[in-house]
Amino acid sequence: MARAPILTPQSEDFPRWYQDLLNKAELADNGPVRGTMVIRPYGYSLWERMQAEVDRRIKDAGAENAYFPLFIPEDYLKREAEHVEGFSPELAVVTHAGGKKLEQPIVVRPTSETVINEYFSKWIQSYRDLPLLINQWANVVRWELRPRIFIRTTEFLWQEGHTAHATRDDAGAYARQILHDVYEDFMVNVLAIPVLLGAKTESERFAGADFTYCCEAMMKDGKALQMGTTHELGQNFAKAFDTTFLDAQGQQQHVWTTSWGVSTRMVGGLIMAHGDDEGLVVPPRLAPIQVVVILVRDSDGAGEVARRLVDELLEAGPRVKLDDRVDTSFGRRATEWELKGVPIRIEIGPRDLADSKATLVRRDTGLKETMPIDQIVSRCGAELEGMQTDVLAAAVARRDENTAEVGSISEVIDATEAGFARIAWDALGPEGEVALAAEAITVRCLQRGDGSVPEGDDEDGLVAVCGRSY
RNA sequence: CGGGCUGUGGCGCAGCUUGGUUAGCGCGUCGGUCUGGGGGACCGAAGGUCGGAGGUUCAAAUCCUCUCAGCCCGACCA
Repeated sequence: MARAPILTPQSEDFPRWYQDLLNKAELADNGPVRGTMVIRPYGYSLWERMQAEVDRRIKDAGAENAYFPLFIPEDYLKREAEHVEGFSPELAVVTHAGGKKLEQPIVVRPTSETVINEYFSKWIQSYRDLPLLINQWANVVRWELRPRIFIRTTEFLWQEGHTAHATRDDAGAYARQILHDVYEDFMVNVLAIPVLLGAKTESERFAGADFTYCCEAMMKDGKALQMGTTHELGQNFAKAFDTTFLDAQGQQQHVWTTSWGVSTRMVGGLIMAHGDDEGLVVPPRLAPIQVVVILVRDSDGAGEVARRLVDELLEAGPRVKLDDRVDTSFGRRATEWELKGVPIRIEIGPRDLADSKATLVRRDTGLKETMPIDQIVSRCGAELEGMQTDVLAAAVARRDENTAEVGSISEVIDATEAGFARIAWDALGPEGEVALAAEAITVRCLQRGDGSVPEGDDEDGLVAVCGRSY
């Protein structure tokens, strides 16, 4: 007799599967105000792991953390014409405070280029002050009409990096360095999500940027998710906020700035890139809990053996949790950890214990193996590494299978039913982009023919990667 | 902002067409007993201004009016 599925199967209704998983894996709830979310402890622990890994890479790239205010004077936003035009539809504006109407409205930051540039102007005097490399971890607000937990919410958490450089080349090089050394490295090697790196077309560019780079990933339903961006802001904000420096020749010049960010959207990407009908699949390097040891029943000394094993595992390195809630049925607990995507589950109970054995189950393959307890620790290490590799390989294969090389707009429309379509940018162009928009298809990014990242959108031989997106 | 729909214990729903005694069901929660290697079984219990206001009526979850909130589909975005 088939057990009723815990989650709506992905093939039946992907959005519903996602919603079911958020609930059953205790990741997040809707907040009381439409578009807001409550991130539950397990969901937040995923974010904390992402923060730790990204933060380390940001610091390796030389940037320092700081904090700027949530509230920004409204007129700051207005100083950069494209910036305010891009963001005004989704601004939350404070008009009353302290029981009075405010003389000047205050906006809740949708991003912090403006306020940060204001302070860059104070801090930067000379070429000796450059580059200035700042990052902040913060919440931002962009009023959303179509919210979706983690993917698109009115308030979300992110890091935003802001840097100022002496030359356009320095700024561009740094934007690309962050793209590769921080974002690509993290997404591929930790999240096990293969990302396409490229440039945004003019229509998809950040409001106020000269040039936008992005990381695009394919979800299991074939749709694209933008997982991160970096921007070359040129001198646009420097001019708006008069951020200047004295160069080595004694000339006043405007600085060249960049900004770059990744957000809690990555949690949604993680869920939709790896999750299956049994629940979440968390790659080991990210997993807040890498190994869960389930004490099936505390008799015949099983509890003692389980606790000793947990200590040995902890000593060997992995992040381990003991589940000794023996008053909850085994099946329920097994299901729970499967929903939460814990990479390895070890079951210890009187049955195997009689032969000094325990059972090890891998989340991605579902394979169960019974083995002597004294082999468990070393096997965990090997299986964690194996799963990290296998999960990435599966995601790469899935993406490649669902990416088509095409030559016409109608082929793009067909191919994006299943995934991505690659077409020569010369054959598509801004006109083709408009035609695709009517079909809810967008150019996710422009790449060079070999898949590398272009340094301008006017290079010859660029390829447009098209898809439907979140 | 235009079009379609829904508000009933914590969650998901039935009941409404054709008003009628104590408003049901599943899941969850709590207590107990037996269980225990894939969402356990049985027994018992708690928990409801039927979104709100007004109206019709002997009588309203049910009919009427107004109102509020939310959801889904069409123009923007990490």
